[in-house]
Amino acid sequence: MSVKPIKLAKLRRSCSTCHLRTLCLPRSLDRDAMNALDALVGSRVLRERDHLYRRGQASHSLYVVRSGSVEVHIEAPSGDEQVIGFYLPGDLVGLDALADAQHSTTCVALETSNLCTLPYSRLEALCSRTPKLNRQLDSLLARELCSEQQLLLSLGRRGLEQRLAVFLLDLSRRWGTLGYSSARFRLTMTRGQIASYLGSAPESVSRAFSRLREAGVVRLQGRDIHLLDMARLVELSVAPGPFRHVQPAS
Amino acid sequence: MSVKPIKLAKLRRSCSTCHLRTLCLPRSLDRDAMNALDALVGSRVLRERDHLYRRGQASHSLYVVRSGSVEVHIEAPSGDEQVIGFYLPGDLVGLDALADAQHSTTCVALETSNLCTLPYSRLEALCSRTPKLNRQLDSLLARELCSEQQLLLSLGRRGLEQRLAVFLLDLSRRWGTLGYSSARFRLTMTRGQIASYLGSAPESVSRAFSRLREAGVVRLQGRDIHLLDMARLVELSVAPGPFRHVQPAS
DNA sequence: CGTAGTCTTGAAGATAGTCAACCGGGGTGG
DNA sequence: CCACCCCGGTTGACTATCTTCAAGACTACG
Repeated sequence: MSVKPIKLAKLRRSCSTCHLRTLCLPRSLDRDAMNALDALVGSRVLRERDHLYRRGQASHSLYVVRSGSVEVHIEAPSGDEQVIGFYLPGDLVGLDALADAQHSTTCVALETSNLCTLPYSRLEALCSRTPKLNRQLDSLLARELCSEQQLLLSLGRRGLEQRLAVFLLDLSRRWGTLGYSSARFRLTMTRGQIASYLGSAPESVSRAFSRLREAGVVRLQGRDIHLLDMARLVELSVAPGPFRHVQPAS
Repeated sequence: MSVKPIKLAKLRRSCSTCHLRTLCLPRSLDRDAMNALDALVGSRVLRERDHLYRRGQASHSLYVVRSGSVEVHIEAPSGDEQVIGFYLPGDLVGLDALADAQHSTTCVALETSNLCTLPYSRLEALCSRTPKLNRQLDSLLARELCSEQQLLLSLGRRGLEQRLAVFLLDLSRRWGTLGYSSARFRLTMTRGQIASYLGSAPESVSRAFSRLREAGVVRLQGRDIHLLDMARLVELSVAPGPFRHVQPAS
């Protein structure tokens, strides 16, 4: 909110001059470590629908979204797909391959996007020399775990409107962190992708959006969204879902 | 399956003599590293419904389930709970606190359980001296991430019966890995907890069980379950869920 | 043997999935 | 340059599934 919007034109291959540096991996790294990181960072550009990696592919790098946005999904043997996350500038992608050097997910660009690449082998080497970076990585892994848990399981059940509210508030917060408006932004994904992410059908998502619009909670035209009534959104997002499952304290 | 059942009586505080050692953290560690690990492992016993840790609590340790089973859930501000995982012997618990040294989840014993405790501070110190252990930890973190993704999002949608099939097959595989029967085991959690985990209501889970029983897929008495028709279960678990969301290759 | 918590089953109502039609915009090719 | 087409989005109608409320059975435990 008080952060200045990040000017994409000024993003560079060098971490030390990158406007994302306070939000990205090098956060809290000292000068030396950052320079070492710089030395191994590569760059990659994707157009809409280009794949960053596919399920089953051997993994060579971690990635950081520098501009644009990407979608990560898993593919069932039966062929259908399930979106498990949307990633914005500053987000780390590709952690799933840390387990066995092979991607279990597929990553696709939602729009033209720039990414930093961090080759595993060199990153690992640097990590063992730089405990702080190592801990930073662990921390990010754990954070990813938590956010998966929080979101995808807060999204776990309740009505679709409530899940949609959680989803919108999450995006809002993240755009805000990046210095953009948290009240007004563009959804870079289709209704179908949102539906998949929320475990629903495109038509249902469309209907849920319409209800929010009619209730004056959001303003919508196409993929541009304006959050008009944050309070109501928050209220929806924390709405006491049906599932009690309480157990008395010990 | 060909692995011998683990005799709980023979589990010890020493990793090198623990029957879980090939499945647990020390897997693939050499003798020296394992001894070092031994030196920092503590022990803890929980009775049914005892809390291992609670949301918001400062975190001091990672934990490994040695015997028994525990449940991890998140608590919404509104007070309702959502189960996000069940953990069996050999499973690592408490990774969520790696992000900011504070638990974002709550962990409760489902039955009398023994756990190993690994104090962060000493574990970290050992990690920086033992890159292999460090990578092992990272790998486990990533694996946790993957399984969360795979399960909770394969569980993402489709009918409740199909989600239940995925759940049962997951438990079956895990008990099998531990050397127990993968066809016959005891559900250590209530229907309500299963329901919460699957994003449903206890009654619906009960009904889904009944349908599986009537179809001859499982035999049930109370919490003891017998998987009679694995093929059918697998079929259910991979059933082509409704959600297409296909996008043409680039 | 009684009680409390868990599990099952029934019936009614709500939510969301499915099928289908239609609209609108952007890109393509004539 | 314009018309057409394709894809994404919206809306409607119908139906299946799941949630909810309620009652009763079973089990474990005191």
